[in-house]
Amino acid sequence: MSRPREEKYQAILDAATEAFAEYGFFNSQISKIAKLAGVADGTIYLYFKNKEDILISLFQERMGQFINEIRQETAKCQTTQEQLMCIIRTHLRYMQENRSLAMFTQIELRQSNPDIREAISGPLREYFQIIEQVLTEGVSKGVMVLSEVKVGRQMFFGTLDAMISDWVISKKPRSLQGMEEVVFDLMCGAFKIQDRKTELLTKDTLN
Amino acid sequence: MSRPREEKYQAILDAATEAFAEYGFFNSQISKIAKLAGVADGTIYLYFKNKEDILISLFQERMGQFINEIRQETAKCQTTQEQLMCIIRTHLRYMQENRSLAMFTQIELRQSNPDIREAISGPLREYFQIIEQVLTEGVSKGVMVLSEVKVGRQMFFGTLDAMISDWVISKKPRSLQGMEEVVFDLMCGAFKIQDRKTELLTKDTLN
Amino acid sequence: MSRPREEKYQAILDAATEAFAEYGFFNSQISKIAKLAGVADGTIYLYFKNKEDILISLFQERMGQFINEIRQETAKCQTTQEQLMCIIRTHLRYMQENRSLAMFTQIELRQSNPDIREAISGPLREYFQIIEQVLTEGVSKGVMVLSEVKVGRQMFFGTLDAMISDWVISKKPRSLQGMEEVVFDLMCGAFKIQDRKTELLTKDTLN
Amino acid sequence: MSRPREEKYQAILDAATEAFAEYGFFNSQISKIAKLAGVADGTIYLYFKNKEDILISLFQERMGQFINEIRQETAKCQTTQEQLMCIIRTHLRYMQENRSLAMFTQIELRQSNPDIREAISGPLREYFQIIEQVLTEGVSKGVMVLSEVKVGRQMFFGTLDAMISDWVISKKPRSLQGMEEVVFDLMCGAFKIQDRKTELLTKDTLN
DNA sequence: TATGAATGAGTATTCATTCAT
DNA sequence: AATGAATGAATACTCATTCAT
Repeated sequence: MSRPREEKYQAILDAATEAFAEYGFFNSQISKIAKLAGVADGTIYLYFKNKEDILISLFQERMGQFINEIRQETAKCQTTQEQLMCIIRTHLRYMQENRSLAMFTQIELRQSNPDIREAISGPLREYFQIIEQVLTEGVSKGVMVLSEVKVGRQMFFGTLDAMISDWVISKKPRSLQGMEEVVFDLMCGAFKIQDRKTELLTKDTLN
Repeated sequence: MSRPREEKYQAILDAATEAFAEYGFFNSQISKIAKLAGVADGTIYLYFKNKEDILISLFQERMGQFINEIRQETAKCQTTQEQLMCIIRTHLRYMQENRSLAMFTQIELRQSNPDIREAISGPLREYFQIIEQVLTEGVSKGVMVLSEVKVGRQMFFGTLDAMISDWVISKKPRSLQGMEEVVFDLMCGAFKIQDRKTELLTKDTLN
Repeated sequence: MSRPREEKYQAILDAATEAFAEYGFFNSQISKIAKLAGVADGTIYLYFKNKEDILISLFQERMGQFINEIRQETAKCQTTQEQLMCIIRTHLRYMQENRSLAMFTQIELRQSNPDIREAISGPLREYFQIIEQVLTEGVSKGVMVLSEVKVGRQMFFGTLDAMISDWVISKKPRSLQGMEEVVFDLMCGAFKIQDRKTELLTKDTLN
Repeated sequence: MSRPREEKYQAILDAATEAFAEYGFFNSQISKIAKLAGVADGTIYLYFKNKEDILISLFQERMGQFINEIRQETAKCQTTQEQLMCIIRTHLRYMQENRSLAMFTQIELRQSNPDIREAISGPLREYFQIIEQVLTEGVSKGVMVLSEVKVGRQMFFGTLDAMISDWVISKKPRSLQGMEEVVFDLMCGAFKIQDRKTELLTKDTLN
């Protein structure tokens, strides 16, 4: 946990993120990661148990950071609408800012090695729980309608995931900026949320 | 192209589907696939150029079959609502019936090897186009509202994909049966489609 | 030994000659030879025990033919000079006319598999004996001088072999025609043979 | 380029020389060479690009050494006679001292793989040029007679090559010692060189 | 006889991991 | 702590040979 120790640890994780994103886990040799990180091959084994451990550590660290950010941002929000919009914004922004992580998530998330899958699913489930909590609250507050919270979360997450997937795969990625509103509107419709414009419209109509 | 030739070709593809789904592409040795298919290692190379060729052939064949089924089913449908419901049903059913393919799709879809990704993206794009076409038609018929067709497709596909993803990853997969209605309702809300129940409800309210 | 049997046997040997000469023994697959011969892979095993057997049969057959020709031609000759010239002519001509055999001899003669080497050395030794016999006779007839017959044969054969070697290796082989006289003169000098011109010259001088 | 690095490089080349000479290139497995060299299979690939690279490096290194020795020895000689005798001695001695190289040269020189052949022909051509230069000088100095230098070189080299070939193939190789004089005399006769004994004899006869 | 699909033993090469320095 | 040379297990692919038809 000394300063230089921490620095090298991060350098290796950074190198691994880049390599995994570019070539995938199996095509990223330890020697390639070591060279990218500016350390010797053997040094990696002073910080990580084995190659798999890099992948797991990487995902837990980076995904943990992402979840923290999501938590911090949503904590600032009052309404369910604001919270959903906040998650949409943070998800899309964070993945765009960390293209390597996004690619890596898209690619290795589905990695089939059981050990890896297990290690990865932890942070992901945590994220799912945050989303489901927001949805559950929204329902109990009467702000929205949703018969199956799990399906709601699947739609919410699946939509963002598909967007990032498209963005990652496309060779010349146009920015996803401006799409937040569109997604938000779709979600509001799906969850029968009366967002502000709708509310005003409804009030007008009633009067 | 003789009968037994075709049979062995399929046996190898079946074995590969199973192996790739269970262990992933890189962890599925040719010898493992050969044993599963009940043929000798060398026999595989009478039917496929190399290991990668199995993956590509597999995806194109199976995904093509899936797309054909989607096409056939949606062709029978009249309204946009029916078409959407039809895709939802077929997607969930087909993937459940072909658990291996579902796992494989989830896992290898994001494969990083450029050649593989290219070969895989073809059939997938085809599927995307079918969805987008249904959505575009729905909009032009005035049945639904959608400002960005692409985002609509991302939501539609992403939702189904996330559902299958959950189902695949969960160790004891509960059936997705019964969820079609839930998804359909969410989509109707998102796209502001007046489905029949809603219509009736609306009419009642109006009266 | 039926007619068609013999035809196929020869077709395979011809195909093998071509293949071995072009690609070498190890790089000439049975399937390649079979295709060149216009037969099925399995058919080859009706005529030859295994791949090695093709090589051995090939060399014995072709080399035997060559030796027969050498024998027939030298039998027509009276003097040692004529016999040497005859061997030179036949060796160079035969190898030029059978470029494949020449290449093959050059390449595979030195093949290291002991079995093959043994099988090959037989016909070669036979050729060596013919040469050595001519030399021995020449010496005993007083026509030539040679302290070590074996070295004489090595020189005689080695020279012709090196010529063929150069001719085979060179991409655009100029004909060896006209070189027979040059070689013959060198040999006469080495063996202190008074060839006709020299004899005449000597007689003239003496008179 | 450190000492141990160089040592291992040489150990592998030595092992390869031995293996190639004994079993030929194709029958010498990397694992066999590694075992002979006392290193692990993978270690070989730290020093050589691939199996073919070993063969090429080997020939260039060993043949280069041989040519250097030839050059150094002939440089010490004054007369054409001395130079020819020197090449004969060095050729026979070097090949006898490096039986493996001799076998290897005999065998792989005629290798059919174009890459290998190309790499091998370089050093060999160099040797040919040295011989041809000596012959050309001898002719221009009036010491010897030779209408076609190339054929002269073919005879000179071919003779030595055939001697080594016999020596290599024979199971119980008698020494070639003492044969140098015999060869030299044959060459003198072929090239009409007046060597000392001949000179004296001629003078006596004339007087 | 002839076929050619099927076999499976054999091998060059890679790369995660170790360990002497 | 750091290095990187060395290791050797693992694996895709080839091809001589067989055998049911």
